[in-house]
Amino acid sequence: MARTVDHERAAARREAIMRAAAVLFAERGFESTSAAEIAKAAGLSSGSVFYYFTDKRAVFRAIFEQDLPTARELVARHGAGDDPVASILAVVDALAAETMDPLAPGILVEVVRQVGKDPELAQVIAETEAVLHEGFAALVERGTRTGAIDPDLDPGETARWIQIVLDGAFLNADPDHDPRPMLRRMITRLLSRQRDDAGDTA
Amino acid sequence: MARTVDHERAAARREAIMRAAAVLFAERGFESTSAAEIAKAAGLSSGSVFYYFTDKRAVFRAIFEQDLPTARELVARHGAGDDPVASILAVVDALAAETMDPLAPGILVEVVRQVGKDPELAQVIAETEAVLHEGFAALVERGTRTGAIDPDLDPGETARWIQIVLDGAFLNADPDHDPRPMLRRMITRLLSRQRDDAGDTA
DNA sequence: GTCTATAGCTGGATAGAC
DNA sequence: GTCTATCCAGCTATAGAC
Repeated sequence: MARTVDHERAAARREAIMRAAAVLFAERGFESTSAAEIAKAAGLSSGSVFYYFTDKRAVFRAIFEQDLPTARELVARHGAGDDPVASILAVVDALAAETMDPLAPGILVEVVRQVGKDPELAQVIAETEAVLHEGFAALVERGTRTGAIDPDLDPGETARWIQIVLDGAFLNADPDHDPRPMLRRMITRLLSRQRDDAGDTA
Repeated sequence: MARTVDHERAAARREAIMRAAAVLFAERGFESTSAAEIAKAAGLSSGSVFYYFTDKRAVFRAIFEQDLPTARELVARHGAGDDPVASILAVVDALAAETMDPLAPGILVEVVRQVGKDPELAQVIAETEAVLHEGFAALVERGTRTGAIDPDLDPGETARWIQIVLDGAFLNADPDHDPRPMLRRMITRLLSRQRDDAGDTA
């Protein structure tokens, strides 16, 4: 039993470091927060960070490794409904909920920055994005076949644009303002068939 | 005349530093590019950067001070047409054109990051954003009165969402892919009055 | 396992030569 | 005005005490 306790304890400390680091990275940025600051915020000493993680980068990566299972679960849960538009909106709503976190813009910006510098992080992020992309694209494709969604839309590109709009919402996140109503309006209308079509799809 | 030449020369060097710095900041980030690297890329020596600019931050700020007059001019040029929707799309098109620059995501991300750290930069960015916001809001307001735009839309919030979608497009900019057709589709439909309205406006 | 101390390095900003 | 040389601060990562 002693071993289990130790493992739990170790896992708890790793978590504490990750949580503290996430806040600091979002507020000050990756390069501007030192390992010592993370350790202090987590209630540990500077050297301990490097006992639990090989690198400062590894701390950053660990924060986002949690998102992959969450994304998979979300896509699985809403992938099977019989109203593709409603399913897409449900996934968007769930993702946009995190927008209310005041740290959202800082974290997003830092991810984009670090993805260009850390190939291993890029891999982690790419997988999560791919899961979401495939989930959206499958729903769009289904909608175009049932006639609920404009058949002129390319499922892949449309899925990408749903993610683009979500990115914009995250970047401009404001805890005092719920973006979901406007997101729903934009996406509903993006998907709908309509007589007076302006702009092309390609 | 000698003085004029010197002034021109000095202005040219300032520009050279700004140009070189913009590329490096976008590619590697603000904190990861040293003053020495900027100087080298601009064909000058390390100390010179601090002759032309008080700070490394000042170099960064200078890059974005150029955008304010550009934004004013853009808004002024399209503010007076008799088709508000077309004017909005024209402004969006003009802004989105810069999306084709491979440095766009890097620059955007770096601005967001640094705005939180440098109040003077925040001021510069806020002014440019405000000019654009007011331009869009005035056009939306006019459109709601003429009936070209859904009167249920709040001009301020709608303007903000046009900027949010643009941010998303910038963040996901890809030199091989023109975002303008899809941007036009999204914004046209966001603005249009429509019978089968889902989501609320507030 | 976790802390303290520190080695080793990098980079912003300056001082003084030219 | 511009360059070279350099000072000093601050950071990552490690080594070794406990």
